[in-house]
Amino acid sequence: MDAIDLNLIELLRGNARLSYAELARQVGLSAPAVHERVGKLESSGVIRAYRAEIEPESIGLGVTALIEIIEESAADTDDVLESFRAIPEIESCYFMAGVESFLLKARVGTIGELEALIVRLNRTPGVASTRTGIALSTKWENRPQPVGTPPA
Amino acid sequence: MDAIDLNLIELLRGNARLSYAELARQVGLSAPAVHERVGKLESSGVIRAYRAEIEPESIGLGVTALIEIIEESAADTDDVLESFRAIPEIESCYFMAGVESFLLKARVGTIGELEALIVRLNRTPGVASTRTGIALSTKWENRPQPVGTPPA
DNA sequence: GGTTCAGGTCGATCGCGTCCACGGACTGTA
DNA sequence: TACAGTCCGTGGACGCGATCGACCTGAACC
Repeated sequence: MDAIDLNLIELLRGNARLSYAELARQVGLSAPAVHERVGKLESSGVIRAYRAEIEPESIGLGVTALIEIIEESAADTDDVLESFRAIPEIESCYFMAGVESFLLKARVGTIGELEALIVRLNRTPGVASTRTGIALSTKWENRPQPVGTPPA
Repeated sequence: MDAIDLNLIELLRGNARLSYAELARQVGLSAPAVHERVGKLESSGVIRAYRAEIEPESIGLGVTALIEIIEESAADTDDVLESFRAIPEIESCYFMAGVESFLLKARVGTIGELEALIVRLNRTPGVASTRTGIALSTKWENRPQPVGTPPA
């Protein structure tokens, strides 16, 4: 993981559909060299996926909510997690420090669907209570920050 | 925006580097037809970007925090927003319903950097107070959910 | 019925992806 | 210093994909 790798990562974060030839021009290597480097970044797990970023409203997901979960004291965290994983509306799931064990980001089409989701979460075994905040608008999301120094 | 467009969106959400030829095979059209459809999805803003998803730890961003912001009552929300936009560590920014005006997702390298970020946020004009939660682990993030029915 | 238009296919061309053989720098060993 | 092995790159070759233009088809509208 050297400066060229970081450069490639930054380029692909900005536009995942750049051709290897174009990447090669930008970093000053040949296309096969870039191909091999990117392949290694993928297989080592540094690059997890390439995703198109879609405007949620256009695919009928106009409501964004952030939901904090408080677990029952006796809950099995892994079981709760698996229940959450089965709910497709939950786009992100963070395990948090503090009273609330989880923070979920969910997207649904309507407030009615959000209500159904919250009911479902509250009924999930191991969940003691939930606290939901609705995002009125998403100012930005997953903005890539310039890559700094890799860890020692 | 018909079923084929939704199909293309779903495919590109799963792997943004699929070739047009491959997309064409999957949706049962010719490559030029797919090329034109995807081009229209891009220029109409449905597809916002193509991004490589990077494991944050590998680029030295091991600490994830979610920060709620309470604005001063006299604050100019747009000004506050612009201040936030200038801070690269803030990956996502949601404008929320409720007492806390904003929810920010930030990623930094160390707890020390997080401290510096929180201090900076608290000093930002228009910010009354902050409340920070630290993500001990990210279970998953930006998982694409199956596309449903587009809005009427 | 004729016109127009959107949106598709087909064919051709050019550049890219990808495989392979080769070469230089670096390292550890005698 | 000489040598061998390894890593990481380059250049060439070849088949496939991207992309353009010409043409086709069906639906909507006069």
